[in-house]
Amino acid sequence: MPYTYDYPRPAVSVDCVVFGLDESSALKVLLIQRARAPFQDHWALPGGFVDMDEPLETAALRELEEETGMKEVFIEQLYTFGEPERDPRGRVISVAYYALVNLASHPVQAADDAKKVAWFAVDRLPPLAFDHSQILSTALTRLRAKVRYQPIGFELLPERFTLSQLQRLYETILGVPEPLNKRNFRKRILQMGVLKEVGKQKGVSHRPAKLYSFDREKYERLAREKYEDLLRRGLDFEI
Amino acid sequence: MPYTYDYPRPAVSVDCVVFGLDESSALKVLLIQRARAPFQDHWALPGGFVDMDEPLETAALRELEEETGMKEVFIEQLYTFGEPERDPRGRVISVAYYALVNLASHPVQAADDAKKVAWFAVDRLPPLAFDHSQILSTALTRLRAKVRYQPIGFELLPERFTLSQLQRLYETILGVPEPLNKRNFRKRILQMGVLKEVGKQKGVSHRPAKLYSFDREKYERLAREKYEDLLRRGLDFEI
DNA sequence: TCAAAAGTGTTATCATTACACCCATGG
DNA sequence: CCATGGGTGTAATGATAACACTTTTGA
Repeated sequence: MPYTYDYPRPAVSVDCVVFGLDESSALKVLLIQRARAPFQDHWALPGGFVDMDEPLETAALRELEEETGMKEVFIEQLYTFGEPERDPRGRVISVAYYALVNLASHPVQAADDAKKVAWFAVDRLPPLAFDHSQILSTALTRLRAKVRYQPIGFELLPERFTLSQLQRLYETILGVPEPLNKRNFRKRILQMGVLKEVGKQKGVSHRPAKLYSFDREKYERLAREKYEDLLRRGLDFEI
Repeated sequence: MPYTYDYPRPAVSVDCVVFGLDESSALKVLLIQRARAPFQDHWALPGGFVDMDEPLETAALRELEEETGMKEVFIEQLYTFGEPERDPRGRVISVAYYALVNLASHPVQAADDAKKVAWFAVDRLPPLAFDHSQILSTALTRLRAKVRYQPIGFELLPERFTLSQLQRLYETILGVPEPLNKRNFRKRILQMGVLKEVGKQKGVSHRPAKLYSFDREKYERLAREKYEDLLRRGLDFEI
């Protein structure tokens, strides 16, 4: 049964950029292989059309689960892409979301419009459908900017992690040319006081590292205090 | 002539949050009074429906000019609002944009669907149509966050300004409870090296202030250098 | 006892804070 | 000559960067 309007309307879709870290600390992104035209067999971001009565975020989570099986993900809106020619089927405006997940604890499986699902290293991507490489690069830029002033990186790590893992995470996301100074990295991160010790590595053939977890409550508290400070002291005007 | 689709489609609109600073350094936002239902006579953000073949940003600029006469504005995408019930006419997804302008150099005049146009102080707003107060508060939050790490504030000031004006600007945007320390504000802002002296005040009945303007090129250069540094040094992990 | 990571001490430097004070102008 | 904002000087404090070094484990 057809739907009729006085003026033409664009279609509205959602797309999800899901980042994960693999065992070797490489930054990966979740892609699906399209089962249908257009761009049949091309790799693309998981996504699809928004239903008439569902919120955008719900649509993004639904499509992600339908196509990849991934659920219980914390997503955040990234940007809306609406160039008239971005989709060969006609005007499609796409609201993009992004997420960070611990790769190991979020198994995936292709379903629905997806022929396959796979994690790709962000620096070795296949050609992508539509304007998805642009969406992905916007997401990467956002991730790099955000990781600098919010502790979002912890989402990518397991619950308990070592400082070396954390350091490699930062090196990976920022794409630094050479490793950061270990001593200084540790001093800074520990001095912030948002990590708590939760044990020790076992069975490694070198000195076992202390394990830490992110203390979310403490972080929230400190962030509030720091904000008060800013109001008092004024700007923090960083270039 | 009607348009027919196999599946229902939402309508897509754009809305603009335009901020300005008035003579007394109060932060203002540009609103229109709606000429038609729904929310006839209510105040709202300038905006309207996206044409089928125009980019989103073009639509935002077009609607802004049609309704308020304002043009040559630098806008940036803010967020997309798509709750199913946000518009009584049916499903309308709105892509919001925001802008900072020097109020004095952007005269406005109501036209089209707008009965009136006016600048309102952000802390003394009338009731707004749709979910526009939510959009506005998202824009304010973004503005406050962004002003801390990017020199966007300069857009709000005249080409040449005094350090006192700049300080009041920061105090206004951040909404600080008491004035910032003058000495320290000046040291920090000058030490960044992105301001250039361009003259002196005249005809004021006190010591005339030096006038400065923002050195965009120097800023770009410093920002690049700083980014290199970050890559070398690693995180700047602020709470 | 060796390799491989984990983890620490220390110093020079630089930015930030908190104060109190001087300067130039028009009325 | 004074009211009004504009514009310094400086010492104590704290964070950062750049070093080279010690410790703990399994093989």
